[in-house]
Amino acid sequence: MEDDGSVGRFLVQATSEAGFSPRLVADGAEALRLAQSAHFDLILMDVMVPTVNGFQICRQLRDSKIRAPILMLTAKDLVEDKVEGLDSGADDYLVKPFQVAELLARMRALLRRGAGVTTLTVDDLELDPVMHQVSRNGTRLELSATEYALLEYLMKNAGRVLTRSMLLQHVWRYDFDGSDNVLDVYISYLRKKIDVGRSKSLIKTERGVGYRMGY
Amino acid sequence: MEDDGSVGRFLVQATSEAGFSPRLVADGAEALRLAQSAHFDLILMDVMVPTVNGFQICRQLRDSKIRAPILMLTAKDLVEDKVEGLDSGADDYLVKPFQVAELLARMRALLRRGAGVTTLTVDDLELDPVMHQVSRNGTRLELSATEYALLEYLMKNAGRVLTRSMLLQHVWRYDFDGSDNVLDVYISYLRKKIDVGRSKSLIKTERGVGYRMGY
DNA sequence: TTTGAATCTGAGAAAACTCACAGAAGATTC
DNA sequence: GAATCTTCTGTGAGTTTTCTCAGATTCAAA
Repeated sequence: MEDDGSVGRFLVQATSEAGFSPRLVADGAEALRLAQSAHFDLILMDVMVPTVNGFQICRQLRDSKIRAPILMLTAKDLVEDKVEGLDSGADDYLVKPFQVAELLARMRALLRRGAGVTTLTVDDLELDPVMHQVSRNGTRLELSATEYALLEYLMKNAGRVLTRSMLLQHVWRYDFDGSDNVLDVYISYLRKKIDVGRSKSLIKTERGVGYRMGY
Repeated sequence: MEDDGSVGRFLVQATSEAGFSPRLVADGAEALRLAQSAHFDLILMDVMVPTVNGFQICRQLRDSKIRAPILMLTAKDLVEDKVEGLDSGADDYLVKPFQVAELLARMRALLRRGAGVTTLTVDDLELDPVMHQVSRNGTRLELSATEYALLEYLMKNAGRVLTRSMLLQHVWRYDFDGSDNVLDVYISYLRKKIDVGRSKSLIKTERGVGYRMGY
């Protein structure tokens, strides 16, 4: 684990209390040395580390065959940063300031899965499976459990047509009997929540087939 | 797809509901014949098929250059069977009894994996089975569900003549009675949409036989 | 060239599909 | 135990899709 000054010490305390055994290092060079000398389950790294660029350290870690999931912390919320972060080998990305609870949840998710980007994005809609939260342009949307499950499935398959029976089976585990309009109702609920002020719905109807998210 | 009796019919129903268009055949010989006469995305095969050994049929399919992923179903859980199954050219292996959800997941995984070429192209016409989209020179065409199903089948078998009964069975699942005009109507619908500004239709009529896409 | 069968296509009826709304039933919270 | 939220069902309107029918056209064989 590496970070600067007070934030670093704060994180050491927070993660310790959550049951982790963190090691704090001062800069990228030290991080590399430590990571090569011992196994770590997870690497938490601030992009704004002293001396070197965080993305470079990330690449160097990957180049030296260190496969532990890397969670990047950054103050920036720029798309290009996100892209560069992920391209350089990071597994997830967290923008400061953040809630400790979210940090811990993401750490656990990374440890559980080993890897993978945690948030799904379509247009200005963002879904965070770990936190079970959906936001549009930063403002949170309140969804019920079923609405959330449906949206998550749609977003995981953004651009792809999901048939009515696929959706029913996945979200409701139904014996599909073809006369069910629960799905229609929930699509309508979702649209009411995610499409306010949009000219076209993010959820497109493919008549006779099913629905498609985006595109 | 091939299997015996009730299990076969059950699988036909389950996969239909999940959005597939299954064809059930009685034995290995019929499977071979059908697979050679038209393209299939995936072959589901019970090792315990009538008459011949399932592994043999698998080899014959591969020998006759059929590359569709093969998913083998078997009652046995023996390692040597698994090895023989995979050696004979199967791509995956599922032991009975199994959950339908798992079967569908494995089918989707095989389709995803084998999807080296995701889009079908004939002339300037492009069809993307995953996205369920058809475009001509980049502009999208709006097709109804039946129109799409028909076009997809034609494009998957581009250059091959598809008989009227094959088309009717695949798209409509009809008891073909020889007097049916629905096919003609839909061919006409398709031509209207995909042939605008073309001197010759992409869909050729093979009088007395059926239709052929391109070439 | 004629003839009969096959194919094409326009029109319209029937069926299917989607959506919106209202409200019942069930779960949860206070 | 009342109020609220969530889930699901039922209904009907509006629209699209599907299919049938019938007449026109094309094709190939005689």
